[in-house]
Amino acid sequence: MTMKDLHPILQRFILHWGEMGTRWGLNRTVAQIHALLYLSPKPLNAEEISAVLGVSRSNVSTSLKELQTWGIVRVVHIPGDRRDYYETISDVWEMFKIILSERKRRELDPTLALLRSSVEELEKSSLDESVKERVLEIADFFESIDGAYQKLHKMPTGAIRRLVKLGDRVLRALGVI
Amino acid sequence: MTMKDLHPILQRFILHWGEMGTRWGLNRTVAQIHALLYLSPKPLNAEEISAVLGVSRSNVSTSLKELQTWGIVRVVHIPGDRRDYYETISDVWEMFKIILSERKRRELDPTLALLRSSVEELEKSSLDESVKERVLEIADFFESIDGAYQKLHKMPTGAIRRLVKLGDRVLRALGVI
DNA sequence: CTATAATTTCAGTGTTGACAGAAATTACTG
DNA sequence: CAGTAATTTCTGTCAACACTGAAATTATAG
Repeated sequence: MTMKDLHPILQRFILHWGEMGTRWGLNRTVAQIHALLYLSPKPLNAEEISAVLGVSRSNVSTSLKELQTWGIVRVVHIPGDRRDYYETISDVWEMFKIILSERKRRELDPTLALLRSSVEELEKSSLDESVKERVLEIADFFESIDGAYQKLHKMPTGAIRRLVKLGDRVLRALGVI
Repeated sequence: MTMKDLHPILQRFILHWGEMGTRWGLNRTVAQIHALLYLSPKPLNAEEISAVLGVSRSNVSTSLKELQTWGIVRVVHIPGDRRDYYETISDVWEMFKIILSERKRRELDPTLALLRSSVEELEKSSLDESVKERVLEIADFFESIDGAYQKLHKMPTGAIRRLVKLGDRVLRALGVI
């Protein structure tokens, strides 16, 4: 079983996902494996993944481990077969909620920490008022985004789906537009 | 003028920004220049930027061009000086709105295009119903995110700020939680 | 307990993207 | 229309990260 045996639509999807993966901060193979598992109607073992994607067995192993630490992929077992089989969680919204939290951890949290400590030191510093102002502004921005994320994170996926799909009418009623 | 002459708070900020830049999909120098300009009370010329950050003049030139194409940095002129001076836009929310649109263009739009064409081809394909289902689900997800982005993008920054800062009470009233 | 299948770790290799410095171009000034 | 300052483009080098294949480890079956 190799890539060529897959339906062209699936091929394109997997290749594209790998390509985009690099832009999303993951590596190509990790993203491709994820795409393959997402599209596969049944769990796959590492050997099969390696064969279909044409990447080394060891690379698959490392990538699967990464996907598992995120909680996006889990191991399942097939009776009478000692190999590990893998599948992704199926709810897309749940999946992206996990991805979002991973990205927040890597892309927001470190900056938030820095800004908080900067703001503390700011008072006892001799910096220009205008410069202090700018640091405070960006700190406030990050705090706001963090706050919005926290609220989002606490919601069940159903609520998130509804929020994301909120219509203009509601936004107007809220007075935000 | 070099990095050492800057207040430690500013040094840390610039270094950190550069480091995070790589995680945000930009390169370190681009992000550092942006941080420096954001913190600087007055516009800077390329030579000054090069000296402070300790990177080559050519690298500064390329990076500034990139920041300009995004519309985050603009050229200003100082009477009696033929050099170009650079400054960032000052409104943080406006700034991140621009950054968000850039990221959407690179990280969402290509996938959205792929999924739309996939969904079209899906009907005349012989794929398993379960597989079709999965493709449709992820396509719907990306369409929803795109829709939410469009609405956000049309709002003035003030409205975005209010939306991001929405309290739990409002969310509950909306029935999303 | 031994043999073998499955998985993981590791060291070397390849690939990609950032960067410096040089060369070229553009834009001023007298 | 020189001559020089400022900026940009280009090419080779370097560093960071992904990947392979081999070796080591772990798990299972007889």
